[in-house]
Order: sequence, then structure tokens, then C-alpha cells
Amino acid sequence: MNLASAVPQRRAPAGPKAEQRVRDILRVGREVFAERGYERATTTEIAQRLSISEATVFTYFRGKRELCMRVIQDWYDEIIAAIEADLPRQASVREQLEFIVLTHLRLFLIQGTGLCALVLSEGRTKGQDLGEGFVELQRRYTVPLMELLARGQEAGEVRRDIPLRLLRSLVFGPMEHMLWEVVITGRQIDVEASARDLVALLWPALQAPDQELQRLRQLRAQLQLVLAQA
Amino acid sequence: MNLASAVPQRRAPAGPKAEQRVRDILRVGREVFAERGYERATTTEIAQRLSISEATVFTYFRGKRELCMRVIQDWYDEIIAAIEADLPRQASVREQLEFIVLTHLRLFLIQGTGLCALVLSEGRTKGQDLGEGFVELQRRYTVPLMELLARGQEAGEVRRDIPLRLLRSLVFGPMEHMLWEVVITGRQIDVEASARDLVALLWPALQAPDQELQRLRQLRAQLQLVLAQA
Amino acid sequence: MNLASAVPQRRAPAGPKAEQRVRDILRVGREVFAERGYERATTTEIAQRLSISEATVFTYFRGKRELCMRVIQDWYDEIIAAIEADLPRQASVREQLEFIVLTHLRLFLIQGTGLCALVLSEGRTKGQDLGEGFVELQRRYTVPLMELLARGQEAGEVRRDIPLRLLRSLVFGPMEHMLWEVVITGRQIDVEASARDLVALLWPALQAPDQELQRLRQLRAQLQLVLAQA
Amino acid sequence: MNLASAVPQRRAPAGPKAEQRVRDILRVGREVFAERGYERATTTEIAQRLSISEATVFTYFRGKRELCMRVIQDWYDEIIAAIEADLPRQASVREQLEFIVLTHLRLFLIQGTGLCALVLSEGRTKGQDLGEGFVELQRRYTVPLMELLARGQEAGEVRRDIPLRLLRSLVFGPMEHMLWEVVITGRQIDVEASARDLVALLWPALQAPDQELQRLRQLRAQLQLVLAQA
DNA sequence: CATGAATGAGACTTCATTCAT
DNA sequence: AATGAATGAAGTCTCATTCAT
Repeated sequence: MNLASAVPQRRAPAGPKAEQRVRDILRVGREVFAERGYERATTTEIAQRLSISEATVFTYFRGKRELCMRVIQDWYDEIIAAIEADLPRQASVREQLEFIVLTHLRLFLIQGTGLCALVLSEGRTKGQDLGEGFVELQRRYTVPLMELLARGQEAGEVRRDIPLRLLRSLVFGPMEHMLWEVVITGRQIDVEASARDLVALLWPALQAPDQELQRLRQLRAQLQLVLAQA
Repeated sequence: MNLASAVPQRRAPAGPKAEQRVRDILRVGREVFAERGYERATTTEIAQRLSISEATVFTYFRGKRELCMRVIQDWYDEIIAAIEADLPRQASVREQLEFIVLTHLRLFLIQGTGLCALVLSEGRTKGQDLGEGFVELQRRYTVPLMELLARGQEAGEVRRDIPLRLLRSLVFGPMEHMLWEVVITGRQIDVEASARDLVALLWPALQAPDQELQRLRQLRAQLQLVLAQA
Repeated sequence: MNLASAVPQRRAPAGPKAEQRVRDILRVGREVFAERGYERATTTEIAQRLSISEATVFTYFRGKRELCMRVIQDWYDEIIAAIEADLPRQASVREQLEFIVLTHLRLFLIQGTGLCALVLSEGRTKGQDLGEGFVELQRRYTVPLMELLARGQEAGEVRRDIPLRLLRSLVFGPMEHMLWEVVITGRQIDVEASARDLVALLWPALQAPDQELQRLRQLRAQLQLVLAQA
Repeated sequence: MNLASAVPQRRAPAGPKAEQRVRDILRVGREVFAERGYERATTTEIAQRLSISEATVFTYFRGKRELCMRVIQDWYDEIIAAIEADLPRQASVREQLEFIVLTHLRLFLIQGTGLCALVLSEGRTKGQDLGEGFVELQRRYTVPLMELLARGQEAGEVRRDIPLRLLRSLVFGPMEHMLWEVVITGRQIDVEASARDLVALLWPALQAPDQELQRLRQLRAQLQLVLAQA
């Protein structure tokens, strides 16, 4: 394959009307991919919901795969933006953590369960159509939390003896698991209460190991020693 | 009025050779579904890897969906069996928890990452082909952990003020999240160390809150009292 | 709970070219279904005869069954239209009957023997794929004859003591039987002569029982009585 | 193709057990073909209803087609036998005709509607699997009626100016049409009454045309002449 | 003789994608 | 810029039939 003589791809149209089209397709594409997953989503359905021709979709996106990637990208950007916009940076690390968890849960549950599933599903199968850019997207998505945790470590509020990655899993893991339960069972939950509960559960694990407890343990040990010798 | 009595399906053969065939197809089916996910897996590929005709696959399984369900079921059964067989019931709840986590991680990472993804993916998309039996399978899969946590609660080692479901999410959540990181990034991890770390992180959150701390505080207070009187 | 909203079917195109395509497919579909019957007809063959892709067939018709139903419907419509257009309403009931029989025979023999067989066959097997709309189609097909017979009854030219349904069988039955003989044996027949012969045969059976004959019979009986007494 | 070196076909087994097998398969085959029609009948179903292996069916019959032909043949033989056994040869032609019609209707409706449909359907499609022997079977099936009509003609009770074939259509046609109505609509009918009605309708058409009427007219004319002269 | 087991051939159907207009 | 129309490629599934045991 002579890359220099690569077939020239038709460029997507430009202009203000075109931008609106792109936004429309992305919006509906998000709906459909969210509802059906990558494989079961069809370009037909996307086009029909917009009352446009299927061919038009391909005028603006090189193919199904590219469209789906853009959908996910946009969604990530929104979440990141939402968090960065309203994160109460003056509040305590714990409160900021609560905010992040709550915001995630909210965005997921309000409109994103399907997208969440999409990302999780498609990111995890070999031979997938979606593939290359995934790891990078995944990384960006956790940036706000990572930064918060880093700040927490610097401030001494979050333990330093555990790698950030592991702490991140400690937060996102239960969160996503909760979300799945919602998706699977269809049971409704109280988002804010759940966020609060979750952080309450997690916080002790994230904190620097309790100094008071350490000292008391030492004390007990010494006493036991003394008493044993008595 | 459906006067046409149901057309009878050809029964799957039942001899000893047949059992071997079923096992073969389930084995390879597991591989393919694991690698590709439900939609991207093809009966063609399964048959080819076994060097048998596609028709043979359909001789033993009514269809793709049934085969996939059986694959998942079998996998769940293996995991449950593995845990129940070797669970150190005499050991502490914490040690048993470590065993469960370790066993899960191991089975997932050794041969099951893809299946894990399969289950998680397919269970989470609307309009899926796999559908009805899924929630039930999901439930069976967490039985050993649920029982352990229940025993822990009875023994006073696990807090009672949080619903079991939430505690389950607290365990499975981070576990699965770790697994996904592995799948996505392809990075290898030290399974045993990870299991230990994870439980170390989780344990404080699962324990009866501050019981130890409460008792130590009492001890200190009494000692102080005694010393003051001495 | 079927949460998955129905997956939308691709609509058939609707332009002027599309109409031509639909007509082409219906035309060839008619041929193939006529020649082979429902089960033995294949979408492959229909596509091949038109030198188009099989997929194109499915662009215009949801599936084999729908196509076949449309084929039959169209054919019925043609027959009904042909009869209604040229039926000599001013002529005697008998002449109109002859016209209907002749028209049927003609349309059947010229291009429709196979379709006739198709309809008769598929309408008569349990567990058929074609099913729901069949009885209704069947009914529409006999409307012109039924109306004629009803008019004949009102005019006193057709006997009233036999249910219309039975009279209808009396007409269609032999007609179809003749047609089958043609199909089976392949023997050619003189359509017009056959129509004339058939109606000649049928007419006495349809007519109001002959009054002259009745009266004559009475006369004879009385005479015989008288002579016997003489 | 060198016919001389034709692959020797495995012969069907012989012996009393084998004959029973053949009868069983024919019996069930009749059921299945009758219920489903040729294409939709499966060797699987036939074998399953007998709790035997599919392969066994092929031990006794060369294939689906041969089995079906034998099924039809047997059925025809039964009907012919039933008619020939009980035909009241001493009774009038009309009574014999009534007997034949009644017997047909009965055998069809009791167990044979499906077979009737099978024969009619499969006999009428080109490219059919069943094919060669059909015309011959069809001929044998109408032998009793044909003979009766011939005798009727000789006896002067049935008109001679119409070909026998047409008269046969006149009888079988309405009969079959009635049967179809039953099959299609599922409506039950009074077999004996229907047979009587049908023959009542047909008889005038079969009779020598107006012979009676001719003679009566002559009689009246002569009487009038005599009376006028008196 | 009966059958367990396997399969070739082919059916219908779906869908992303292209291209002339 | 938009789309009507067409299709290649692929997928799931069915079934009559064969053959070694």
C-alpha cells in the first residue's frame, strides 16, 4: 500500500449549517448508541430519527465507528466540563469528592446509563471496531478525580502509601457497580443519598491511616507486654 | 388461532461422544464469545476453530443465544464451585474474603477476562439478545460472597448498618474495575498482591465502624482512671 | 418487560424509479411464485431473473412472505378489475355468468395457472407462512360472482332455495378442476368453448327449477291416473 | 453418466418386522404430510413421532419424495378400495353417484383434508419434487367415478354428448371446492346432507338433456291433437 | 438392522457503505 | 449539500441425506 497515493477521502462539509447537522447527528447518535450498544445501533435508526437520509450521515462522518467515537468523546467532554465548572474548590477534599461522585452518578443516571454501558462494553472486547483512541479517552475521563486525589495527597488528607491508580479504582469501581445494578435491575435509587453513603464508606479507606488508632494500638501492645511480664 | 402444532425441534444427541462434542463446543464457544463479545462472535468462527461444520454446532445447541447462555452458565458454575470447594471456612471472615477476591481475580485473569466483559456488556444493553435469564445468573454468581458477608454480620465482624447489596458493590465494584484496567491497558498485575491490597483497603470500610476504636478508647479511659487512682 | 423500543424497519423507497422497481419485482415474483409455489420459490431466483441483488428485493419488501402476499393481492385486484370493467351488465344473468367464467379461465390460463395453484395450495395447508390475510383475500376474489348470483336471485333467474355459498362452489369448483387438469396434464383447451360448455352444464342447476317441467310432470301424473281408472 | 455403472442403491429390508416398520412410517408420514404439506413436513418430525431415528426412515424409503409418493398412493388405494367394496351396484346410477360423493367427502373430512390439499397442491406446481407419477395416480383415483359414468351413459341415464372428462370435472370440482371451504374456513358441515344436496344439484346437469322434457312435450302435443280431434 | 453423528447446500435476512444525480 | 437507490458481504439457521459402527 502506497500511503502517499491514498485515496482522498471526501471531506465533511463545513459551514454553520453543517455544524448544526453534525450536532444533530451526534445528539441522536448518542441516543441510539446509548440505547442499543455499538453493534445493535444502526445508521438506519439514527437517520430515521432525524428524518434524514442514511447517506447524509455518511456525508458528515466517515462511518459508524467514527461517529460512535465522536459521540463518546463529546460525552466525556461534557462530564469533565460539568465537573470542572462547578467543583467547589474551596471546600474540603471530602466535599469535593462527594461532588464528583454525585455529578457522575447524576449524569450517568439522567441520560447516560446507556453510554456508560457502551463505553464499558466496547472498551473491553478484542477485535472491537472501536479501539485505538479508547485508552486515551478513558484517561481523560478520570482526570478531575485524579487531580483531586493528588491535591488530597499533597494536603495530607489522602494517604500517600497507595498508588493513585488504585485509589481511583476504589472510587470508580463501586460507583460503576452501583450504576450497573441500576441498569440491570431497573431499580430506582436516591442519587444524593447513594453518593453520600458511598463517600462515607470510601472516605476512611482513602484517608491517611488513623494516627490516633495507630498510637492506641501501640499503647495496647506495650501494656500487654508489661502485663504479661508482671 | 395457531392450529399448527409446534414444529418439533431436533433433539441434541445424547451419547458419550455427544457429551464430548458439547464440551468442545462450549470450550471454544467460551473462547470466541470471550474474545469478541456476543454480537461479534460468529457461529462460523466457533465451527472453524473446531474444524467442524457449522451445522454441527446447531445440532447441539438450538442457536447462538442458547449457546452463549450455556457458556456463561458454565463459567459461573465453575467459579462458584471453585470458591465453595476451597473456601477456608475455619479462617477469619477477612481471610475468607481475601480468598474469594483472589479466586475471582485469578479465574478472571487466567481465562475469563473476556467472559467477564461479555457478561458485563450484554447484561447492560437494552434490546439485547441475551435477556431473560441474565439477572438470575448474575444473582447466583454473587452468592458465595453474599453468604460470607451475612456470616460476617452475624459474627459481628461486618457492619450491620449497611445493606448487603451495597457491601457487595463495595467488593465487586473495585474488583471489576481493576479487571477492566487490565483488559483495557493490557498491563499485567500481581494477582495476589492486588487481592491483598484490595482487601486491606476494603476491610476497614466493611468492619463494624470503630468497634476496635471504641474498645480501645474505653481501655485507655479505664487505665487512665486506674493510674490516676494509683 | 420489553424495554427495547421496536427497532425501526428501513422504509421502502418511494420515488418514481422505486415504483418501477416494485412493479418489476412484483412481476417477476409473480412468475416465480407461480412456477414454484411459496416454499420452493426463492428470493435468490427472483433477484437473479431481474439481474439485481437479493438485497434490493428486501429494500422494497419486508420479506418473502410480504412479497408473496402482495403478489397474490395484485393478481386478485387485476382479475376483479378486469371483470368489473367489462362485465356486460345489460346482458342476461346467464351471459354475465359466461363472461365471468370465461374471464377467469382466460386470466388463469394465460398467465395465472401457477398463481391459482399457489393460492389454492398455500391457503390449504396448516402451519403455512402465509396465513392471516388469506381468507379475506379469498373472499374479495369471489365478490363479482357473488354479486351476480345475488342479482340473479333477485331477478328470479337463479334459484333461491340454495345458499349462495353452495352456488358459488358449484361455479368455482368445476372451473378450478378444469384448470388443474390443464396444469397437470399440460393439455391445451379451447377456452371459449370450455367456458360455454361449463355454463351450459351449470345453468340448469342454477336456474329456478323449471316450471314448465313441473307442470308437465303433474299433467302426466294426472293423465296416468285417469287412464288407470278408465 | 454411465447408467450401467449406476451406484447400487441399498435395498429396503424385507421380512415381517420390516413390513410393520414400513406401515408405521407410512401411517405417520401420512399424518405429517397431511398436516404440513410436502415442503413443511420434515423427516425429523416423522421420525420423532415414531420415536425412531431419522436414519431409519431412510433405511426403508429412498428419500422424502419416495415416502410421500407412497403415502399418497396408499391413500388412493384405500379410497378406491372403500368405494369398490361397498358401491351398491344394484342401485340406480344416481344412488351410486351419491354413494361415491358421500364416501369421498367422508374419507376426506375424517382424515384426509390435509392429504387432499397435499395432492392438489403438490400436483400443481412446476419444478416440484413430486412429479412423474402424479398424473397416473390422479387417473387411478377417478376410476370408480369414470366407470360409473360410463355405465350411466350406456344405460342412457347419463348424457352422451359431453366428454367423460368434463363430466368428471363437474363432479369432482364442486366436491373439492366444498372441501376447501371446510379446510379454509374451518367450518364444520353435515357430510351426508352436503352429499345429497350436491348430487341433487348435479344430477340434472348429468342427465341426458331434456330427454324427459322432450318426451313430455311430445306427449302433450299428441294429447292436444287427440283432444282437438275429439 | 438401527442409529448416532455429521454435514453440504442453501435459505432468508441485515446493514454499513457507495455513488450518481 | 442531500439523497434515492443499490449492493457486497456476512450472518444465523434448517434439513435431507450419508455413513461408520
